[in-house]
Amino acid sequence: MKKGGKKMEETGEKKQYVTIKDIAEYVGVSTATVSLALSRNPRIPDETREKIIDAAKKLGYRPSTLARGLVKNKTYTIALVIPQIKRIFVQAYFALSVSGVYDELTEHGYKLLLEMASYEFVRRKRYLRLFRERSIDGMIYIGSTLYDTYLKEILEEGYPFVFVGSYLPDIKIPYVTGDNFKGGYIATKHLISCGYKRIGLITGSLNVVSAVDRFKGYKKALKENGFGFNPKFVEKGHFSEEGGYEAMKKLIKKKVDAVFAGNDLMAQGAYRAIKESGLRIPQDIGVVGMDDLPSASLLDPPLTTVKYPIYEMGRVGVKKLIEMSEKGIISYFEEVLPVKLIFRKSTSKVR
Amino acid sequence: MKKGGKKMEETGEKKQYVTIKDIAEYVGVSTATVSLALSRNPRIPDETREKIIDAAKKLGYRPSTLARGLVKNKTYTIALVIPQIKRIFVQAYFALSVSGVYDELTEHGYKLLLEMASYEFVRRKRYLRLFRERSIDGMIYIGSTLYDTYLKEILEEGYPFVFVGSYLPDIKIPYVTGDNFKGGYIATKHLISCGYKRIGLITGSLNVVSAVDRFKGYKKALKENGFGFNPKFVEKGHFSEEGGYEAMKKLIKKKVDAVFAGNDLMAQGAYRAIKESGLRIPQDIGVVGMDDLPSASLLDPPLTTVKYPIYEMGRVGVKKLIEMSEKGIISYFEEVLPVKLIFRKSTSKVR
DNA sequence: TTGTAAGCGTTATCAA
DNA sequence: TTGATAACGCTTACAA
Repeated sequence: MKKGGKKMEETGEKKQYVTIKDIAEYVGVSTATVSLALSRNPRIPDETREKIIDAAKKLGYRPSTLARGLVKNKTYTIALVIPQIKRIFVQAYFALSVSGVYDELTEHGYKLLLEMASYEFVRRKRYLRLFRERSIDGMIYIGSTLYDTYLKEILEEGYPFVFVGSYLPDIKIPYVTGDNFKGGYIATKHLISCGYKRIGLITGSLNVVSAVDRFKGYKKALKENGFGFNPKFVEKGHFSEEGGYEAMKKLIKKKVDAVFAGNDLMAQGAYRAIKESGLRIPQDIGVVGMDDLPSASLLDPPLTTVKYPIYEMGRVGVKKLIEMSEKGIISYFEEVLPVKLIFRKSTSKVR
Repeated sequence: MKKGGKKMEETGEKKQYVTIKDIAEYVGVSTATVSLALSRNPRIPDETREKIIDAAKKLGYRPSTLARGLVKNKTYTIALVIPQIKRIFVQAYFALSVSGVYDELTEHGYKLLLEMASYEFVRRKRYLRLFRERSIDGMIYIGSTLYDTYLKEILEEGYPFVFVGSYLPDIKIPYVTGDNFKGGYIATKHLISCGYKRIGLITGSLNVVSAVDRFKGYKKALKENGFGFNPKFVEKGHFSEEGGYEAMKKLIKKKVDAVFAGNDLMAQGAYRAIKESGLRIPQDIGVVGMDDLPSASLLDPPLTTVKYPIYEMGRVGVKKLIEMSEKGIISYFEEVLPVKLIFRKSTSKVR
């Protein structure tokens, strides 16, 4: 078949979309000119450009992301991987991270592919497949556990990847988190400075690194202030309301007069246990949470907690990821965002 | 430049991916044969097919979704639109729907693009853009309100679209929901048959159709059983725990002896109000919720509620959507999944 | 200033 | 049974 000229124009019965070719014909220029004009290339004079842009608008042209992606070898979509959502206790936490990720992506013109870290996801190596099939430009993983070491494969193959809200000790995968250690530290120190003496800890599952670091901060604050660390004062709450409740019941028996709950949800459970025992917050037992979820200020009494920058982490993670992807260089970094104490009514000076 | 032969083989410094061309060269066949063999076309003899598949494996071949999408004019991804997640009170509800959608999509080999129905989403008509730019094959919208009528544009342009968990009265957009009317009906009837006499309703915001239908079911059950409908016994709870709490406080003043809460979260809020007033569930006040979230059975006492098929709706919606997309025919349907009463401890025979 | 044509990685239509 | 090659819709190097 000859090039140029008109080829099979009569068979175009059900052309589906407006393409640059249509615009080119309409305006009477070549597709190259259209492409250049549409991407605001300065070598196309204003007049031509305007004409082309007008035509594009009039015809309702929208570029094919597929075609563009094919030539540019970019998809402008990144995958967000979250733990299996059905099993997630702390949904508010994830809702907030997802928002941060989504907002930042959208501002950069990127799309968000959602993935769950299911058994199949791991076993079938979907985390690699998505890259290899050129479905994504990068990946964000929220809320990994210490077992997720297989993820290092992604960086080994040279794909952009960053953790948000967690990291893997000893494995150099870039991450952005909040300062968990400092959070545990200032929460505990606050309780100490209020005058509480027997300070318990309700910790999340210790297979997630943020819980471990919050724990460490708690310990450090105790030791630094001449309090011995008493392992009996530590109970696991598994990040859930129910877990916090059960843990607090045990701590009450051990006569703690204050507790640092590893997240707001467990603090809420602790509230329930404390109230059921007829004790008062903060007079009999002081409570500090962590995260500062929207619900924290609605509790009765409003919860003193450590603001953890969940939303911000998502944004920063995406910014860094896009940078990596667009520069084409995979670099390691550790970004630790600050936390701060939000003083409300669940703690107060005592004695 | 001549066709065939070797073209610029020496410039291939940084070839990024293995393509069918690589396989073709490796095996010594044409790319056409490779493509056919890989798609298990029967006209390629077993032996050749095996050789090609082995080579593909050895070379680590993965097809480019971009290239495939371009020729097939399909992306194998669908967009899931949810209300702005930060503002969502009922996160467990959405977590469950998203799971259903994700699981079904994954089983069909589809990917999930997450979108938030933000102001920008609407204003910039992202819901159309995604189709026009060929980023998606179809769209699912979860939790729409009665104001979302602009969405009919999507079907008008001939793109596959379905609502999950809601619908627009008078607008023919296909949907799958649970039976909200029946849910309200059996919940109320259950309270009546327990012997409760003054049955209140805590309703969600009436700009979402599921709340309206649950309300209607409540009314119908009352009337059918010789109870007058008393508008004073209806309070708005806005779907949230806090809203349920406030609404219940008002209803207690009005001396209701039972309440149907339009969802489990508001029921939980009602619990709080009831307990604070020193009343007992179910002896003084019977409570029925709706949804049957995982938390419902954990409440004290375990909540009698109506199971709403949230997860299943997501799956069915996707199944229907993919069908539409693959058959290429846009059809209207109304799929209403059954609900059922889950009898637990927050209701019992009285008097 | 604009046009031609190669190329991105597939699928699919012919012919051989 | 297999191979050329057009086509998908775009970008871009090179020519004109």
